[in-house]
Amino acid sequence: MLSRTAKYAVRAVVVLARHYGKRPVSAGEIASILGAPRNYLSKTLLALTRRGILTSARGPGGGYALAVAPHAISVADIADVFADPMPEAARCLLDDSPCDPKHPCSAHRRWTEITLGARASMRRTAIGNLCGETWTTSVVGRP
Amino acid sequence: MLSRTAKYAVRAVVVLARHYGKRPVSAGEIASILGAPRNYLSKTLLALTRRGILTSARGPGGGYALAVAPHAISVADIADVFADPMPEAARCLLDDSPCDPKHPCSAHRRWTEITLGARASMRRTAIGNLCGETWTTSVVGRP
DNA sequence: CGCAATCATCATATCAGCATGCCTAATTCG
DNA sequence: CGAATTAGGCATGCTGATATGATGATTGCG
Repeated sequence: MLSRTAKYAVRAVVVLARHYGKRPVSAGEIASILGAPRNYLSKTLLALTRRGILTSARGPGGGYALAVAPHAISVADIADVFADPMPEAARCLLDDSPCDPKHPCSAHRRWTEITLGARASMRRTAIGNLCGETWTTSVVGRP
Repeated sequence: MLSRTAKYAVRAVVVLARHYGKRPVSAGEIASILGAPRNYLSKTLLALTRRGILTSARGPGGGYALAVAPHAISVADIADVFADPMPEAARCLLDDSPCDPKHPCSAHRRWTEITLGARASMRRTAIGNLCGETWTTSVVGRP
């Protein structure tokens, strides 16, 4: 469903979402929280930064932080960063080459329903919905 | 979504569905139709046979055939053969270890909705729906 | 300034899935 | 029976994802 790298990325963003508004969190801290290899995580954090999902700050007290609010980042946004350049939906189930829209393979309709359905679910799911806080409404008041 | 091996398996089963009721199809024929490596495909066909999805016959004129009708085999049935022993649904998004049902991780509900949704779609999709024939109703009459 | 913290980058090792080839056993046709 | 045909299984190399380690570049702070 998601590559291991993409999972690390989602988990890292969730950690940063929980620190949203506070000081940046260093790669080392995130790695130790997640139990993930530090330098490997560094690469994924770099990719997320380049995509504009995170911001980075060097030097003492530096680290990573969300570039936007937790509810404005979807799981699909993160998955896209580590996805194949050729989208899975284009490749069809019965043929590796992309289906010609005029003459799609006999599995095309069903298969795109499945893959695009999962993709749509990930697009509807925001990081704010995953971190156990009510980011979607108000940060302070929870009855 | 599906491993390459699982895709080969689905394609092979679709080929066999199109020959359903006729003579068995040899591994070599299937491999040449699919453009897949013969010996590698052989392993997947063997696995499908052991799982009871296919039947095999040796000797001249032998080969593989569906053990049941095309509409009785789902894509999920085939995917299961090559899936991890530990189901993807059990592992959660935020933690590799399975979530305790009493205290699931904060992403548990959303994530299981996504993964189980995709899985359910594959379970609802029969091979007969993928091979461009109207197996679901009648074999002979198509207006 | 000079040092320490931290991001950013490169180079390499490890591992699983994928692919290929060859060998053996079983089965069927002539 | 013997040759042809195919299933079943083993050994090996390839490739990309994953993981590890070392090094340079940038920034804040005393």
